[in-house]
Amino acid sequence: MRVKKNSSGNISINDVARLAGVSITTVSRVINKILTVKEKNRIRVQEAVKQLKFQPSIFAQRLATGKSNVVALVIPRYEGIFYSYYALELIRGIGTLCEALKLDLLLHLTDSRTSLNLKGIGGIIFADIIGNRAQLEDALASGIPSMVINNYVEDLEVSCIAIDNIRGALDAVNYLIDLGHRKIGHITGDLITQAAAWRFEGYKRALKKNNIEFRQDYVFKTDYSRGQARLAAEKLIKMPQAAPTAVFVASDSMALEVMTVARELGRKIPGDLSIVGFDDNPSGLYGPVSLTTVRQPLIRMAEESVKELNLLISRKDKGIKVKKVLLPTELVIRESCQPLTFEHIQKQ
Amino acid sequence: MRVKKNSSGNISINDVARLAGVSITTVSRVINKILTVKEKNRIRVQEAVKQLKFQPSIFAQRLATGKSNVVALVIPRYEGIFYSYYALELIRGIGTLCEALKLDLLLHLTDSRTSLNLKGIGGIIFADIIGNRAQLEDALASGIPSMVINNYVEDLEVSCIAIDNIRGALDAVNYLIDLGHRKIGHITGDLITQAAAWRFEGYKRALKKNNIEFRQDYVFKTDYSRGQARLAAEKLIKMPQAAPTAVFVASDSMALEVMTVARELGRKIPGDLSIVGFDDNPSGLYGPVSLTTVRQPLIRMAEESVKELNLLISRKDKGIKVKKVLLPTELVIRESCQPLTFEHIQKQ
DNA sequence: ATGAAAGCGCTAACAG
DNA sequence: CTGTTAGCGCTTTCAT
Repeated sequence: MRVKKNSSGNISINDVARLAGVSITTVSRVINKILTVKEKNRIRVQEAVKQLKFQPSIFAQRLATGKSNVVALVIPRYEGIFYSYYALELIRGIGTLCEALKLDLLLHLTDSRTSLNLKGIGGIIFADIIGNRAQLEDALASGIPSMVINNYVEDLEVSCIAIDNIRGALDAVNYLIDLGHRKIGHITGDLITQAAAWRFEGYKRALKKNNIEFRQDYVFKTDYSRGQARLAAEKLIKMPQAAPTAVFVASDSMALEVMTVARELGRKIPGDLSIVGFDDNPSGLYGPVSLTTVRQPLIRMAEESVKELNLLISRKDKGIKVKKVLLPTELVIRESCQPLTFEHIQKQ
Repeated sequence: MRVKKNSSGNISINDVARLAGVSITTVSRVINKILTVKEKNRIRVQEAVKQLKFQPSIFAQRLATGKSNVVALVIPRYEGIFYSYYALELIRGIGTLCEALKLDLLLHLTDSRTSLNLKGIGGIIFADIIGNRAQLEDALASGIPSMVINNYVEDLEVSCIAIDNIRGALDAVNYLIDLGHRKIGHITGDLITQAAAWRFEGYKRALKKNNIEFRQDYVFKTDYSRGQARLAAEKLIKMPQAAPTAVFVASDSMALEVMTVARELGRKIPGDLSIVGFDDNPSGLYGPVSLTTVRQPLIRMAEESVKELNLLISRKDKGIKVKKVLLPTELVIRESCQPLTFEHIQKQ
């Protein structure tokens, strides 16, 4: 028989029970706030806990209950995701709420190859799906409560919360059209992301609705990086003929780069070129001309996802109520756009 | 006696043992790659595992072994930390290496009030210490292997890896001095962070070594945000008398803002004002004038910390070998600085 | 209201 | 080389 080396390290529920002069069951009841414990005993236990600095072993708890309050946040290890404002904001939102709800937040940076160890995980939040659909499908198959954020997954029975990127882009481009612009360029993000693809889609729809011809040469594809944004901006501005008088850029950080390039090339913002970004990144506020942009409720998306997942985890009946939500964006009008002027038309 | 509802959900080691026709111990041995298992049995077990899609319960494992491969990453929930390039880069580095070493990464965004639940945590990485020293001390007292990064903790018996911010700042300012500048300003980061404080210290030392008078009015304190950088830049550039001809800025994102402001105010970079930043943030590469900056090995710091912690965790003998390392920086000379010119002196 | 005892799934002595 | 068995620390019946 092994000797219990209790002296060595950890104090367990036994020690507390002994000190308080009750059974471990009673201690357990106090820990779990079960009300059927006599006041007197409860106090004795609480004091023993305090005195011994007892913290229950989460492993034992989880083994015994079969429940887990671990939330895994799966972030695709994809370069572009780290260029953006997006990732950090999401981590912050999710992290803060998990802390508040006493959920353990496990971070997984994965690529398409890694397969998640799902054992012992209470729920999963997928921060976008980029090349890791298989992981999502695994999770779903195993019955672990899952959520996808920043990607509206239509063809899978899974709850998701995403930004209405099409609508956001539509609003942005409509605004430009309302200002009189007809030659409107678009600098896309990385089109393997749904967000970028949908923003592009919104751009196209806005043109179509207003009977403006879509021109392939007005579209510049990037990977969201400032470097590619610069290249795109140079090409767009230097177009020999019929250069755009306005541009919708898929992210604020790229839009800022476009502004910089425009100034370097001697163009006035918004005089010569109107710009709308996307994100409402605080950086857009500074600079000589503040950036008109589409605000997306990232923090709200993050928080809602945790709340929803928490519900899914704690729901007893496994009634799989899939809920798909699209969060609205908001056009934030600042200084980087201007109505089409007569000069624009003359230059034509 | 309770009925084992094995049918319901999880397959356990028992099911595998039964299917393979061996004892659970043998299964356990195969799982843990203990070599004393006959080839034939090993294969049978492996097949059973595959067939049943068995994944061992980490909770049971940890409860049984008393070991945990969970690494907690504690990030102070401090606004400034999120302005910066820093946080994401660190998360990325640590996340990637944890994934590779099969460590579970638990993310904790804490403030000074939250007390960590240390139970069941194998090791802790503190990403800077800002108002949460008590948590560090708790962790140390409890004997959990801990590491601090981005903060050189001198007065505590704890391993740490930090950037040599003093040296980095010293190099930056020396470079400016070598170019002939004498009126050198400094825009600090948030001085409650050690990084910002040390950069400030490096600035002061460089002046002193070169017998240049330290002027309080050349120093502008910020919280690392672009907004405050803008304010600082405006004040610095508009100084009525003896405005600095060069400035050392505590972060690249602020340095970029300073550049923008300078241009708005009609100053040439580097003609009228030389600028050195800190971080080697890729954003500094774009823009009309690429930014001279101090590169800090963030990813390396992140990775080293995980490796070191992993060592601490797996070390049998609890010989507490505290190791404090300071990682060197590197001055990256690009285009934002210029020797002091005759014109500068004339304007005086 | 309380406690005894049977698990939760796994590991590690120990005996064979 | 393999199996038996006693825990790991906690929860949860089931009696009392």
